[in-house]
Amino acid sequence: MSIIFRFISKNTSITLYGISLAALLLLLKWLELRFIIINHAFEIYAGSIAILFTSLGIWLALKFSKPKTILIEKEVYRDKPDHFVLNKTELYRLNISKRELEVLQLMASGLSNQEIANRLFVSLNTIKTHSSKLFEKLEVSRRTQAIEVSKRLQLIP
Amino acid sequence: MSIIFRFISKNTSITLYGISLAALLLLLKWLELRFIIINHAFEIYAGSIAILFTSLGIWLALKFSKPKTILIEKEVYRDKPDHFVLNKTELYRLNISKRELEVLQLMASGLSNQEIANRLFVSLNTIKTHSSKLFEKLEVSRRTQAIEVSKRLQLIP
DNA sequence: CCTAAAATCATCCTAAAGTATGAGTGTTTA
DNA sequence: TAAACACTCATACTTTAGGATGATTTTAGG
Repeated sequence: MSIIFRFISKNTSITLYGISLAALLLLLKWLELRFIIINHAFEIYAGSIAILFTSLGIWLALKFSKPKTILIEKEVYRDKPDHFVLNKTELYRLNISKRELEVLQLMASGLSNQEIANRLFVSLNTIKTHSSKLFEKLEVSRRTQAIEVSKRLQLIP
Repeated sequence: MSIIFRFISKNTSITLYGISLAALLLLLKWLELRFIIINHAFEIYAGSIAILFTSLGIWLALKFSKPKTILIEKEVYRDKPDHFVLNKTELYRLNISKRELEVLQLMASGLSNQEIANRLFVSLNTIKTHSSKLFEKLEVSRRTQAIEVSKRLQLIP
């Protein structure tokens, strides 16, 4: 007995459909009787069936039609990984040397020429020469401009 | 005449439905005749109607029902666009004025004090005063340091 | 090995940046 | 309304940056 119940609860649609059919058959039999009595209720009968089965069709279609799936792309922004990659192409194009790049980096970190000189164990004049050549190559005339430009060209972070 | 054609072409569904109904009525009349001759074709008749109108219902439902939709959200990972947002907290904490921030921005873009002065229609001395106070607040002593620090604090892009 | 580029350093000079101090003028606020 | 603050400007001075030029020493590449 429990098997039947389980079947019903698992297949509600099929069960309902079955019950509907059974009810319809009863209705048919009943209408058959009525037919004998009221002979010209024929059109009413046909119409009833039409309405009923149209409804059934609609119900079936709505019940078992495949749902359309719509894919929505949700943008999840990921923090841009700020690992710096040096633009070697630009570096080569501008013909900037290793030492010059080194000076440029220290410059951008806010050091004065004297501080850079101390850091690299060279004289102040050397740093001046480096920075002068650097400015020529970057086509600027001040260290702040050099920093701005070289950051844009990804020569420094 | 062309009006009718236009109506048909514009309302294909309705027209088809109308034609279907007309055809059905003809069928009914024909079956009515057959009914007199073959008395027990009745069940076949009812069944036919049932099948036909079930189909009709299904067709109607599929045609006119709102499509069932299932929304599937897909997460698309994308690099965060690097639009700059000013760190107002730091700005307030360091007590940096509007004008000072303005000068800082122009400084970072590589302009000289004189150029900043021209840009803001004030004297060179005014810019010097602004930058001096700025350096105090940022606890630096050079414009390159000021740029470096303020970029880190997100006071400038 | 030889040369061109890179790196080093110097000197002289000018320009720009930065410090210190004082002061006038608005605007805001307790 | 007076104090506080932001903005302005000036003068005087020091420090740093930058330009021009020339020279020496490494270093890397043909």
